[in-house]
Amino acid sequence: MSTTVAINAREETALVSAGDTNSPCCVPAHGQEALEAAAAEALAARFKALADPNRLRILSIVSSSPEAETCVCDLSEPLGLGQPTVSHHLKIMVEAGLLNREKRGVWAYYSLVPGALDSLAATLAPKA
Amino acid sequence: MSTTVAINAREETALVSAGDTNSPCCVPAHGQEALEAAAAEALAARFKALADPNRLRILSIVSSSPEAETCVCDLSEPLGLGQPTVSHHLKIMVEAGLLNREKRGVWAYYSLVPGALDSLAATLAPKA
DNA sequence: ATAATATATCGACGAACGTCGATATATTGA
DNA sequence: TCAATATATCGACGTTCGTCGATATATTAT
Repeated sequence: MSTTVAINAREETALVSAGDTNSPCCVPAHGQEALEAAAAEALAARFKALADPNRLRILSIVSSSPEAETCVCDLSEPLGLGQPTVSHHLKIMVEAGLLNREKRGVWAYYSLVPGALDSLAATLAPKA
Repeated sequence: MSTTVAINAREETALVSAGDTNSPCCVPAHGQEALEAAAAEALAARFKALADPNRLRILSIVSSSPEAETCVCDLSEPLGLGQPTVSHHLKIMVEAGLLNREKRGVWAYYSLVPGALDSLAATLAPKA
């Protein structure tokens, strides 16, 4: 059964298979469906969280901070963005499962969800 | 000089460093700038190409095809998209450096650019 | 030359996105 | 209790995106 395109990395569907399949041109091998629509939607949602330069910079800053956590006040200035905008980006990444949010006192500290980026990377390069 | 956030994987900037840095909260260590704006823009552009469910399905189909190449006619039907839309998605991924386009006769064959996905994956998980 | 076919490009339209200023909520200190 | 501060949420805006139908381009066969 190696004709299925799904290869699991942390119980999620991989983008590329190790793959050999057989189908002549213009006679698509219907029945395996490649990446399921629902799985594609879920994966795309996570990549969408990475598809903005400011969010990538936020991830970079958060990951390189002392305790690998950052409060909003540290982000607004270096990014040149307003505080509401930064909060908005953070929320998107929390909802995408990339960042954790911990509120201590008046501050909100954000940190990388361990393994989140790795699991996304595994989706792109199943073996490496 | 391990304070720089940049770690190169295939001559491009990684998202997360192996990183330790020193900066007390709310006293951002300006001067290292985390991910440069330009680099972030470039990286985001590539993730943007992955941030659509139909494009992910196209990648999946292309990568699991006989010779790992596919013509447009094979994509339109299984995706349930019009031909112009498929062409549009393919163009985006070619411009993002993810797909190759080779025209043979009337057909256009698309294939994965070797290493493109891996290099993107390396950006997310520098070591693994 | 003409017809048929595969693909690309164009123009339009609605939906989603990034950003902002204004405001609401919550916590701390006087 | 009241003021100050950090963050979240809201509403609005211009821009970008995904999709489509119509059309243009190119290649092959008649």
